[in-house]
Amino acid sequence: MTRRDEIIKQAGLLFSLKGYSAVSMRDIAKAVDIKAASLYNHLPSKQAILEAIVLNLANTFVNHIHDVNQNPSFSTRQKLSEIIQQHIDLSLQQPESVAVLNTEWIHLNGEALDKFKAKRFTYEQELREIIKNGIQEQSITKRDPEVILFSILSTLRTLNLWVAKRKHLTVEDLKADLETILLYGIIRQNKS
Amino acid sequence: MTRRDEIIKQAGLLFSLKGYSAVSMRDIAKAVDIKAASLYNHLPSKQAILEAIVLNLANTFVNHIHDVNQNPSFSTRQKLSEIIQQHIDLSLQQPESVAVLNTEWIHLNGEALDKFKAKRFTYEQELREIIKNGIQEQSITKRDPEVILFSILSTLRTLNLWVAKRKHLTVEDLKADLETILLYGIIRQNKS
DNA sequence: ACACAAAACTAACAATTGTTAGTTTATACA
DNA sequence: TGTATAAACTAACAATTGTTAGTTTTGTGT
Repeated sequence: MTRRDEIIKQAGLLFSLKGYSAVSMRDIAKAVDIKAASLYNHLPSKQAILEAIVLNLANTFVNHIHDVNQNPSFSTRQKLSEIIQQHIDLSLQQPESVAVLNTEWIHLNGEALDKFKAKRFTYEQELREIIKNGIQEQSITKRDPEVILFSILSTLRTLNLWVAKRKHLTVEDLKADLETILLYGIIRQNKS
Repeated sequence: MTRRDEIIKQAGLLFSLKGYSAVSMRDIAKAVDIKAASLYNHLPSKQAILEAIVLNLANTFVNHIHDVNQNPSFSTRQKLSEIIQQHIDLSLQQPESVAVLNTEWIHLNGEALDKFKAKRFTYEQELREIIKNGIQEQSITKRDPEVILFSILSTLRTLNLWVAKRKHLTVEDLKADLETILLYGIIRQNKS
């Protein structure tokens, strides 16, 4: 891991804990045990650090959902399963980056902000397509696609806030439960 | 509405748009068309503004779920329905405050931070109880209560991010769809 | 008209901010 | 060994931060 990567990683951790604006370049420097001015040997600005974190992860998400959606061997149900898996994995592997992606993107400016918004829109569009296809082929209930989209996406996007605490469950069990809850709901009908 | 209330309201709007740390007292002052120093005739500090927003709304949520949970005439299903309704209502009526509650509470300090965390824990505990009761009486599927809890709560807590855009749906239809999706899932079984 | 309080103002403070300039140290290759 | 490059350093900058002190304006009741 290069020095630049280390700085970005530490900065991501700090951003996720205190928010972009509340973290100074001196804070970041202290975390990698150098002086603030030395950061500029590796990165052009504070903004560039945020951009690297946000756009990098956004690309990972978009590329994955695109591959999934494009794969003709996947059913709607399988596509959703793959997407859930991806969110669980990334939320466990890089919870700080996910946190930054979720809440600190507002502090992006200009071109980077535009890029982020485009990526986000693309991601939502891919998932929207999967949902609409599902409704059309009658594998998904005929409810408002936007409500379905954001309802599921809200849960997946904020997995990072609680998923690390679930140590009593294996990742497999977590995935199985989450999938059941998201796809089949929680109400048990025809009881007894 | 008192001057203090107006300041808090404008500050909440700014906090929700740019984050607590990125909003200066001069920004807030400009929003109510006075000078920064004049704010201190109405409020003791910037922190106090954040405290007012966060703790006030946290209390609203906790009081409501407590009343719901305590009401013996509600079934598990009805309790969940009431809670969903409350989240929709507040997300529509005061989306900025909900946003601040969700993401800016980290910037609270000392006693106020403790109070917030206690409120949040109480809220989760009330919902946890409803879910566990539901599982016991077999009206809720026997899945990990924590996964059920945070899965639903994630969606409800972030309603503010998208619910305002759904103008093609009445609030009633939105609620009906959201309830169906959260409680009964999206997968249509036994199709055709 | 007068007094009093509420609420605005100006001016300033010490601290912190992101960033730059210029310099020294460490590393790698000829 | 000498040289070039990378990466650290010190020092400083202009701007912005939350907040305070002291003063003036505004509005209300007598």
